[in-house]
Amino acid sequence: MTPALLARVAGRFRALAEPARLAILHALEDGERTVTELVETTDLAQGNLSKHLQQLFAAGFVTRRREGLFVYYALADDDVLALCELMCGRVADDAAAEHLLLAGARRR
Amino acid sequence: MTPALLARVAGRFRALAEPARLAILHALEDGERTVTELVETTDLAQGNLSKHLQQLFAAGFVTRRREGLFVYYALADDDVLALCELMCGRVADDAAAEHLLLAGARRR
DNA sequence: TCTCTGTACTCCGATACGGTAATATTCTTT
DNA sequence: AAAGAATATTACCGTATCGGAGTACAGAGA
Repeated sequence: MTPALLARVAGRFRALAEPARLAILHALEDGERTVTELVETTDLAQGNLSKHLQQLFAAGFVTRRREGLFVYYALADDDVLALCELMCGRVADDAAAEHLLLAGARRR
Repeated sequence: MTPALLARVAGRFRALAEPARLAILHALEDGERTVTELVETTDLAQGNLSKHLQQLFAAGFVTRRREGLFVYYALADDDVLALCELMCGRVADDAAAEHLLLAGARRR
């Protein structure tokens, strides 16, 4: 476990540590999309969205394909989804637990 | 995919987006450790380490157990390791690819 | 070539985060 | 009760990062 490796792994996690970027990945789940399409589905400003796409691309989570004026972005592989699902599972569990707690607190 | 959920997931990823915290998790791989032990194995200052531990605890990645003066931290479950392994796999692949590229470049 | 559309980049202000140093808290021991 | 050890917390500083606005670049068509 060299420091360089840790930094690389941390950098990859950092690329996923942003709601906007997770929303982008989610929007790409069922196929490639152009930047314009993503602007609509994610409600991000174009410039902002583009920056996030660069980061996802740099981290290797998405691929790019130019076709005329448009650029199509797509998920690079299934690992991203696997990571997100693992994380979502934990979050969902916690949310359920919290609801129980809240319900219990309300009952008192 | 509500914004609140995205934020929670992003927050969890953010907890792993730091070399220092990954080093801590790595140090916990083969069993619980006290803060003092972690100070030695991770080379982090005590106050700094404690802050990172709080974040990992808040994110649910580690558990705490007090025993006298000492506090023992441990991995909360296997999901953390699964996440890290997934991420490390990608990084390792990329590193290998880079080495090939470098080797190729050197050869020319 | 000029123009228009889609995408990327740059600059800026605000905010968040990591590291350090100092201090506070908690528990044990005498 | 006092002192000492282990851990947590706070204040502060420097830096990174996000979002917005404007601008630059790339490709298509007249």
